[in-house]
Amino acid sequence: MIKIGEFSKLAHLTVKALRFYEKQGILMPAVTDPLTGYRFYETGQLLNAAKIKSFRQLGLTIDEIKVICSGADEREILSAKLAGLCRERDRMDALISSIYHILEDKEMKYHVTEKIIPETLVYTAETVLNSYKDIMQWIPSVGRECLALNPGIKCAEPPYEFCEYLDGEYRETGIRIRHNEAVTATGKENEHIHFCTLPRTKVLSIFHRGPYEDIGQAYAYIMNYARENGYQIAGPARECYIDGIWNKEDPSDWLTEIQLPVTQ
Amino acid sequence: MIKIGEFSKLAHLTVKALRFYEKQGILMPAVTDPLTGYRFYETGQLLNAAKIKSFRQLGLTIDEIKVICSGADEREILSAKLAGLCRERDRMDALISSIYHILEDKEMKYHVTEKIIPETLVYTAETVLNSYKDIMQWIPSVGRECLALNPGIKCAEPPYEFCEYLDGEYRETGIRIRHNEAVTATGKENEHIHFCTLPRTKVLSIFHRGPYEDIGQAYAYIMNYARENGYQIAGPARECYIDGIWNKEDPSDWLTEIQLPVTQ
DNA sequence: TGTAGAGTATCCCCTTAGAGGAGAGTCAAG
DNA sequence: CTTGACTCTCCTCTAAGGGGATACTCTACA
Repeated sequence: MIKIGEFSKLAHLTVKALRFYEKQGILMPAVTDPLTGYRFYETGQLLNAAKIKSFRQLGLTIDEIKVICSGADEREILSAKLAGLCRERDRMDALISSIYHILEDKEMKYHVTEKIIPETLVYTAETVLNSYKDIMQWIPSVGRECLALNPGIKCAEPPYEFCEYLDGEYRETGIRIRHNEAVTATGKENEHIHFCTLPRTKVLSIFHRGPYEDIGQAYAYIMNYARENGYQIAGPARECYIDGIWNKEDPSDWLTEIQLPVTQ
Repeated sequence: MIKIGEFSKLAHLTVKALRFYEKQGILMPAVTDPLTGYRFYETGQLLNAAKIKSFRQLGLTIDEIKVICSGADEREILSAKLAGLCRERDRMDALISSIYHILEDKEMKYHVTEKIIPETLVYTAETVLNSYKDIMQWIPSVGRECLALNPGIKCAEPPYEFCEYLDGEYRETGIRIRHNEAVTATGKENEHIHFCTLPRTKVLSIFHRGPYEDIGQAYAYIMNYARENGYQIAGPARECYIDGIWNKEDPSDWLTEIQLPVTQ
């Protein structure tokens, strides 16, 4: 019969841990003196202590060890733990890749985040424009047309509105563009305007602040980021207009979010 | 000026998180109504919110983000984080390897733990024995000799005593063996008995319960475990006698720990 | 037999990054 | 004016013990 301090040295577990394991019911002292509360252990319990210690070092939680102690199949728990650890490791690899990529970049001007965009009902319209400058005239005209077609239609709150460039490459003219705006209910369609439900999507997001002429850097950055960190691009980027000429005079205050749909 | 709920939707951060970030001083509302306590944000703050969100997704802690917000070198923090994550990943790989190895084993009778044995002062003696059965006579005789040479010498508390088999391979006779016992102070030496300080060592430990004739299984297990999980063996195994004929009659109650010094 | 020092007991607070909920106040629409 | 949606603050909870305060117990020594 040995006291807790000596047992802690033999088992290489702290006294705190031993008391905690007793409270959790996974390692009870052989005897507890009812008068003094002193705990007494036997050398044979070192076997059990080592088992618990080994499970802890393998990353099992106390609850998992409890389950094992209560007679469950160790193999099953360990298999589950193994699968969990593999997922953790993969996630960690992804983080390492991301940080590594960021450190390669000189300026660290952009900050990529992952977001989940839930399923969204939108009205949508496509056109071909001769110049980027025409976009900011075209978008309101689409909105007016939709409103004329569907008086009383309501946009989602907060607004979610974006354009997609449908050409495979950059071009100065003949730009194929699609506009989407989230609404609360579907409505009538015409040859321009259609309603559809965008599925839930994972996107990479970055914000661009400043005039539109600089936005190419942001596109380059996020495309490169996705490529180098193992994302599969799952659709055209969404350009979301947050602040612009309609509410900020100074172009250097304009704010645009680029969302790049990805899988994985 | 937008209220917290709407800002939370735009930034894809929960209201709880936004309030928490304010308390931590890393994302303050543009305005707080002194009467109602309502927080108001501006769209421009989405940029900062995205920065924080991206850092969180990279695994930075709030404290690290605080440091960055207070003007420290991002690059330095990220480099440190990267190094930390790489260490984490390596540790995780080791865990995965260990669990994988354990699952290969049918019985799961043994549980390996890592331990750090601190620097230890011991007296030590070597001999060659004709049979394993002679060990339990020889050890006490060494103890008596040391005590005769150094009356009043004290063993460490709790006791730490072990044998090392110095032959490269298993043999039935002519067994070269060394015995070590931890003591509190150094003393006189003779041709058999020497004092030395064992350096701090990391060991793999397993317990063997039962008679000594079965202990070979335990050796086989721990050697195999070390080999398959990337440990470098750093010396002969230490066989520590915990329970044996001196305090337990039934050989199936005998308890022996095997400690295998390893690096890394 | 008294005492000092070491060991042990219980109890409380602390750690992360928010989540969940209670109870009360605020805002906007009908 | 009411009602429902939003927001506020404050409290507790998480995993696995660590650190510390205070009180009790044990052992050795004078």
